[in-house]
Amino acid sequence: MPIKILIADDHPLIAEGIKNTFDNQTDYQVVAVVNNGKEALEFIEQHIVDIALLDINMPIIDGIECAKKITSEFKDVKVAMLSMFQESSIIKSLIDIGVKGYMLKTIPSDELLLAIKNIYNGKEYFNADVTKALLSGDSASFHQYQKKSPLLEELTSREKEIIKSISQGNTNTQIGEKLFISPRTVDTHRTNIMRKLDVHNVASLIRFAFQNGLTS
Amino acid sequence: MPIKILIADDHPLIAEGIKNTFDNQTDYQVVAVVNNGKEALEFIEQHIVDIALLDINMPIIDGIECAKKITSEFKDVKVAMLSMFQESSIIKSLIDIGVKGYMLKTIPSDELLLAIKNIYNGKEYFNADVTKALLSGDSASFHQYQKKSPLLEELTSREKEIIKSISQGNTNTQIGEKLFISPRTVDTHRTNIMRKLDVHNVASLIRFAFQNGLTS
DNA sequence: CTAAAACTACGGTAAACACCTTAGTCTTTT
DNA sequence: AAAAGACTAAGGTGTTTACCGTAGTTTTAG
Repeated sequence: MPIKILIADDHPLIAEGIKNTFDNQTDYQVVAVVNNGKEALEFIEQHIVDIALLDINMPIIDGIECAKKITSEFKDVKVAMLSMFQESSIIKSLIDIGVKGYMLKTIPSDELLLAIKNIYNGKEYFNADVTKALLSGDSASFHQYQKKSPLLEELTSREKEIIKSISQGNTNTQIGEKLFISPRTVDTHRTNIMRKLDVHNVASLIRFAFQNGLTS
Repeated sequence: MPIKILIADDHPLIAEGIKNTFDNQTDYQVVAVVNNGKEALEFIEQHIVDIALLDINMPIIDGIECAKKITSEFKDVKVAMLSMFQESSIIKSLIDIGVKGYMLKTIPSDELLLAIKNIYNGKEYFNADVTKALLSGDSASFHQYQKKSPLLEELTSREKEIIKSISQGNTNTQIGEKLFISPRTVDTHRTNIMRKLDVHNVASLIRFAFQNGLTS
């Protein structure tokens, strides 16, 4: 009985590459390749899936949102995340959500196969570097993991709108003009966002935006 | 006689996916799959390649650097770039370098096949949205295309070091401490970087860094 | 051995950001 | 109806960034 895998990635080429890796094996069976979180959820509602392999950045419903829904509503499905980036600040919230794995797209095929098998068998797989960052040093990250994740204290839709606009290079004044609100209001939103994310300058803010798919 | 294709991408899964797309066709032949620009150049020196399909973000020698070398030293090889991002500011310099195509990794397989065939036959393929941005409106971008690209007036290694550190969330003072130079010097570098890239705030700077693989 | 480029540094000014507080309006939830 | 949350706005203050110019030292290239 092969492991039933769902792949969700909005990049057809990448999704195909992943699928190809599994197709050459007998123990794995890719039962679906979808392009976004919405399609993933729709498929899981109707079919049996052992492992959902989700890209973090996807349109319509992103990987994190999707993972949240899957782990709460379909407890038989184990979720693993795929990402372009090495970002330990995401991991904390992923662990809280109940995700069983996190791997970069730089992972070699054979390691991916092993990781999926381990996750299927009840283990977890997290990118080595990330694990290291969480467990040793890296100052803030481990500390944040112990208290409640700032990411879970989620951003409101208005705040997401603001952070998106900031990361497009707009100043508070420009954003205010675009959204027909006072630049002071934008500043207030900005402050709240930074408090929630625990970052202290624009650079880190944009960094967060990019690594969480909050860019256009 | 199939079209001989070299694929350069540091993500094995993605490279495999692309290769797979071509392997199912008779008119195309993937002659090499390499992980970085250096390996791509080494292969091209020794073998016949019609099309080099390069990822923009690669370690050791990145896609842009690699494209530059190929178009100047191996004029028989046509270069097409693959990118995760939709960034018209890169395109301008790519065109200047002599790249024949630019496509996002969201491209469907059949369109990729067609694009490669067209490029092989002397045409060009540029992502539709990018072309639109270049040709109509988008204020600055077309203007910049006419004068020399700011990206070509390249960043020095020290400047790359600085921009990397900025995008990690460090302030000028922090960077100064880390590199044992005055924060004023960091500011000077910063000013020079922004002039070269024609951006005017941290947000746009980080955006550039992320879209050009200048992050850690 | 020059000339060019890179790296270093500072003075000065205006704008933007970071952070704090308070507070009114509106909508949603209990 | 009251509480909670979201969105709006502003006062105030210190820091950082953005952009000018100038200029010395070191490294690299012709």
